[in-house]
Amino acid sequence: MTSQIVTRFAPSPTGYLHIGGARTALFNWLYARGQGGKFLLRIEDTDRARSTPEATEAILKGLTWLGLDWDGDVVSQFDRAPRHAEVAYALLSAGKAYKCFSTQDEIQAFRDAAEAAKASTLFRSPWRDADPATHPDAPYVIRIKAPLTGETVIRDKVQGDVVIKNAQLDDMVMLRSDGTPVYMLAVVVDDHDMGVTHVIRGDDHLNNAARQMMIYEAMGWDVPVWSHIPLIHGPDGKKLSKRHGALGVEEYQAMGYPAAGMRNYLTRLGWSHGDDEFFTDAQALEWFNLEGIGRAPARLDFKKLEHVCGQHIAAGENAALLHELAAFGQATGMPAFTDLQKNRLFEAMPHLKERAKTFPELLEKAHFALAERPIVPEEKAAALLDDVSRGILKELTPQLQTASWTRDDLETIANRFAEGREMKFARLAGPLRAALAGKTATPSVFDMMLVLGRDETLARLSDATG
RNA sequence: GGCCCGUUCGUCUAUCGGUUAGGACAUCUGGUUUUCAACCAGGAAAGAGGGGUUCGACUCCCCUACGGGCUGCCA
Repeated sequence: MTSQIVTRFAPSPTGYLHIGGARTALFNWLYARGQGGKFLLRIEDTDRARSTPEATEAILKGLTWLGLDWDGDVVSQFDRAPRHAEVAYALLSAGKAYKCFSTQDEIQAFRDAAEAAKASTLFRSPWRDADPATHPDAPYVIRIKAPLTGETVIRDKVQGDVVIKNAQLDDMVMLRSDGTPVYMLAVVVDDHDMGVTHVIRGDDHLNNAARQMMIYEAMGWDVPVWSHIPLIHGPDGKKLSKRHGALGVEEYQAMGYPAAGMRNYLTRLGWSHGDDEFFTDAQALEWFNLEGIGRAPARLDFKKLEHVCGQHIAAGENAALLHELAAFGQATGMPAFTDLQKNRLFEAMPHLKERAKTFPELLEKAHFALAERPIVPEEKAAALLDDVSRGILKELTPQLQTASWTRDDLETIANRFAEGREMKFARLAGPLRAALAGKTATPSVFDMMLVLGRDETLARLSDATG
């Protein structure tokens, strides 16, 4: 049987899920789901001092919002420490690792001296081939016996074959003197035990792959297929930092970008399928592959993100958009929609969704459907409701009272009214819009009237004209 | 310092030795318009620099520059 593809996302819970991590998770998810495989989640919480449950929570929430669901239970790396130690000792008894009694001070002194002498700072432990009989009764770390000669080839699907000379690999520590595993050991053991077949992660781990391969080889385990993807940079090309864009995904959620748009944008950032820019999840799943991943770091472009999001909102299904909008409102602390608001929103959605790129914009355009009488016009709208304009609306009102309230009829009435007074339709539409919505950016006045209904429309006009 | 990775319009990218180097966002011009958004037509805009290889290089090789990463008893 052909083995199933298994990918994983393995964040450290030391902070929020930032955009780069989100994209890494997305690529793993896309690849696994697209190939009918599994997408696992492991929290790398072995650094007890920096790991927090709040961060884990934030990461899980971020992934959930993005729609990236994982298979099985979330694995805690810390919980698996005994198994990691077991592997280290297995390697020790197999003669592929050794106890090193050099103290951190000694090593540091060596490195300082080496640096001063401009020599290699690679530490060569004197204990590598020491006779166990000479071992002192002191704390020790367990180091792997790295190959001294030859080279290690990282067969990377994104970076190609990367050759590292073994001479520059040191006998890395696997188990600390307090018996806890270091990251290099833990990832390898966990990835192996979890059956991970494809590792897709940031290219800051590219060099580490060579070190990790030493463990795979020593244990006789299959090496996963590597894909080291470039990191995302900020709009200025520098590394992401809190100053620009390295926000947690929950902040993107708070800014009102729809998750589908985020997925599309993030997928296209650093990956391509010809010239395709806008695609659905189904298409992304079908098209996503490792070959399409680029090797250069990409920058975040909020303008394009917005554009893509706008397309997703426009293409969204009305009920689903309403649902998402409600969730957005809830996440940002807005009061829940009333039934009346929901009904109006649903009716208005076809007209709203074509004019918004984000949920705040959608809400802004939807104000007419949300607001209660009397409508308080904002400044620019109020300016359109001067005496003359109010007079015009007053004259129009009776004709509306007898309208059949279809779009055609309303349009005919309005146009005839404007023609009769030799005014441009815009002269009428402005005040009408201001009276109905209290805003200057809204859907068509006719669509608003249809959503509001005759009674509400006339009531708002009456409010405005006094 | 050593080693590793990267470099096509402002941005994301296509190209996998032979193209007037294409698309998208942004930008500019014109049009449409009921505000906003959108839409239509058009414009400007790119192979970091230098050497090779080749009949022919954005594409392959080398050097330089610039950017990034690793070099921990961090992850």
